[in-house]
Amino acid sequence: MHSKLLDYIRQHATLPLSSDEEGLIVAAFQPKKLRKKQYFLEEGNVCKYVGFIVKGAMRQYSVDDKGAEHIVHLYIENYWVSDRESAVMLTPSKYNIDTWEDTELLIAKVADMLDLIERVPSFGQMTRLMDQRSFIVSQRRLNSTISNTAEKRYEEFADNHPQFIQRFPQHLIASFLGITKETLSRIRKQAIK
Amino acid sequence: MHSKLLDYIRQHATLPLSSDEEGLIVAAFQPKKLRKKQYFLEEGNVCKYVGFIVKGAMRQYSVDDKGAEHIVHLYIENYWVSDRESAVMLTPSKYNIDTWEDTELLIAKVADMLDLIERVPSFGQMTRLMDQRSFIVSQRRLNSTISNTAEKRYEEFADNHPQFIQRFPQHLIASFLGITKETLSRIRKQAIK
DNA sequence: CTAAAGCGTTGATAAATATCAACGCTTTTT
DNA sequence: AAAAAGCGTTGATATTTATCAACGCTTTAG
Repeated sequence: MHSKLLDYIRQHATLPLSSDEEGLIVAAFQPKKLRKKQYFLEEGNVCKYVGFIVKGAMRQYSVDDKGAEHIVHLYIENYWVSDRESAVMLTPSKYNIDTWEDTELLIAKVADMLDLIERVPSFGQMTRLMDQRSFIVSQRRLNSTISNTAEKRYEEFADNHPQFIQRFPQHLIASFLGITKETLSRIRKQAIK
Repeated sequence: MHSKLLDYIRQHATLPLSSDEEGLIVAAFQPKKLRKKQYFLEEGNVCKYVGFIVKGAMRQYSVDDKGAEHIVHLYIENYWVSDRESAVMLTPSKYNIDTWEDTELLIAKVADMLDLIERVPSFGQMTRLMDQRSFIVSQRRLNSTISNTAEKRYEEFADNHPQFIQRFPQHLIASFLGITKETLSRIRKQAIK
């Protein structure tokens, strides 16, 4: 069960991983299964866990004054899931995170993660890389959002993330892109011609 | 000249900073002055330097097919400036970074930064915190962009970043928010009433 | 000192996108 | 098996935002 996580760490660090270190990691991460639609984190709570998705699909979203959901993240296998803002700042989360499919996770307490970062150099390396990548991805998305039309944003997204298109329904993709489901439907209709 | 940087590091790390370590940091960072409108990084080049702004104001922007500029970042004193995507991935940058005012920087080679991260624990701590914060800020901005109207985005921005409003002209703020300068002008007119 | 460029504003119009309502089809629940 | 909920689509319309053009005012450059 933990082997997927250990593989992932090895692939994202240059430093080696001793078997002692592997033990520390395995000890910190517990398997957790969530059925479709179950919450990993609810708005208002402080995010105390970080999860690594072994199998499944999840989403992170905010709910505005009118009750409309806005998808801020979609996650599938090999993604790290948490509300970083809440976990780092120890503030109540503005987001909900739940499962879109039955999902198998490996979860660790945020505090234990910090411990591993100090104790296991390759783990620290991996998380640093993750932090940087998250920022880069977020920047690209932001740049795309302020620079492009809805149509271009969808095309870019579909090109770069075909897995998500297959896995999540259109209305979630639309919300992720910051447009309505009707607009996305029309964009797709255009694209075919 | 370097004291502002050393202070900054101390404030953003829990670990102490020995005088040996201070020496390493000072050695890695060279002062650099840029006159208004000079480039720190030009599109197409790999970002080889990271800068810490001691005094001044800068911007990072992309230029689309039609020659329109889209501001992705505004920077002032105590901000770190670089194209992270280019620096981390070692790919040609899609952005320009230039000065909006005469600016004093402390710059270090990306490679030397990586060295410091390994050698000086508190420096590593500080950069990790910066990475996390950058991501959080980027996430907030993204969430605001997909959830709110232009008007709310401007209000939020003006509330949270009054320094930027004072320091940069409206058309740059507009571009930063992903709207045209005319629209921002009209939003501001409404707001007064 | 004068010309040019930069900046913010306004008006008229066009384009993009949202909203509201309704419909068929499929999947899930009872 | 029937009812309900979820999903994508379409049409009519409203709203938001962009575009284009012009103008005064200020700052910068020659």
